[in-house]
Amino acid sequence: MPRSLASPPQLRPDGAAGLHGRVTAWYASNARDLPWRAPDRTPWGVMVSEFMLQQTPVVRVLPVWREWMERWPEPAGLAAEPAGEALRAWGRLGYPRRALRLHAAAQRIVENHGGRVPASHGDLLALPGVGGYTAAAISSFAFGNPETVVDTNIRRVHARLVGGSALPEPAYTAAEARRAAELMPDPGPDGGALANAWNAAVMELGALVCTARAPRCGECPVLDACAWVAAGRPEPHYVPKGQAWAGTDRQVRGALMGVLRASDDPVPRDALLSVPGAVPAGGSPLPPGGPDGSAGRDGSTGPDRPSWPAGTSPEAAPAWARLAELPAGGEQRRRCLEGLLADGLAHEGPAGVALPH
DNA sequence: CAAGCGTGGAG
DNA sequence: TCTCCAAGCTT
Repeated sequence: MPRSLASPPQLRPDGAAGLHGRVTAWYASNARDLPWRAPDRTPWGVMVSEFMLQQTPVVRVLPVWREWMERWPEPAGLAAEPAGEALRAWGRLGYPRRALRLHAAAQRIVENHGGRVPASHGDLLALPGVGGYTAAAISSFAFGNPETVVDTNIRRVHARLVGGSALPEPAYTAAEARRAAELMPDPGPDGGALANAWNAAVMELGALVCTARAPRCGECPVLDACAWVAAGRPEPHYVPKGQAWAGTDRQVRGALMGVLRASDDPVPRDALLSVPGAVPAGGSPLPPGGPDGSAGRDGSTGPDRPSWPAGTSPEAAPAWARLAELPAGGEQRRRCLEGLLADGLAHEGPAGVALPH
């Protein structure tokens, strides 16, 4: 019975209604001018943005999103392409399986929804790569449905504003979901317009003001109502566990994918697995004259430069250099390559490994 | 359900 | 430099 969490006394006597107007008003004059929020936005554009924004900052998404919209203005356009094209166009946004899932979702939309992004939470949730947040976000932002949207920004704002904590719990709780639902404006005769605005506004507040690291409380429109500030800004009661990176499979997988993205032709498996485990200090990723065609997998062309397969383009050299800095010839390389193949992020044919068809 | 999955800008 | 972490999803 987390009654205290569901109905916080901090909200009395105004109730949440007092917050709705202030936060949405703040949003009206402080929101970033993002293309997927523009009046001419499309449901597909919103959907693409939501996929790209899963764990990736806005500034890095913007240019890629524009390319995607220009190339694939409708789901059908993407659905007609090989999955590898989606992966290549994904560039370095990270978590490339999102591109794979977005591609699969586009195909599903063509097959089951007449090429139109579905509007209902349930239909959206059934699409690959669409979870609770993304389904609610698309339904709300693209179609104006009064869904309760809860992302990491909104969770943090709620935790501080009405929960009095520095950070939300490590895992999303049912009590949080209940509280988020109760904080939603009542869908009135406006058809949920205020609810829709509230979703976007709280999210933006979390992204711009009520940030994780150094919140800019001086700019907060509801500072006087903040339970966390009222409590004297207590420290988090737990230590967020960091994400390891160096030496992880993710690093190796990323480097392997980088090489595949940069290669027009299939890459011999052997090259992927055994490119030198270290780029000698001071060594240039590419010899001054560019690749000379001297393929090698042990750096035998010289101690001061890495090796890559014959025919490697200059554009692909940086990707090979990143891979070359990682341990080679070991179990990890092989395991990671197998993982990419198993995940459908890569495909192996007679000529070698490439992005999937 | 905790763990795994990419990347690079900011503090 | 090094750590943190950003509009999550899947298994």
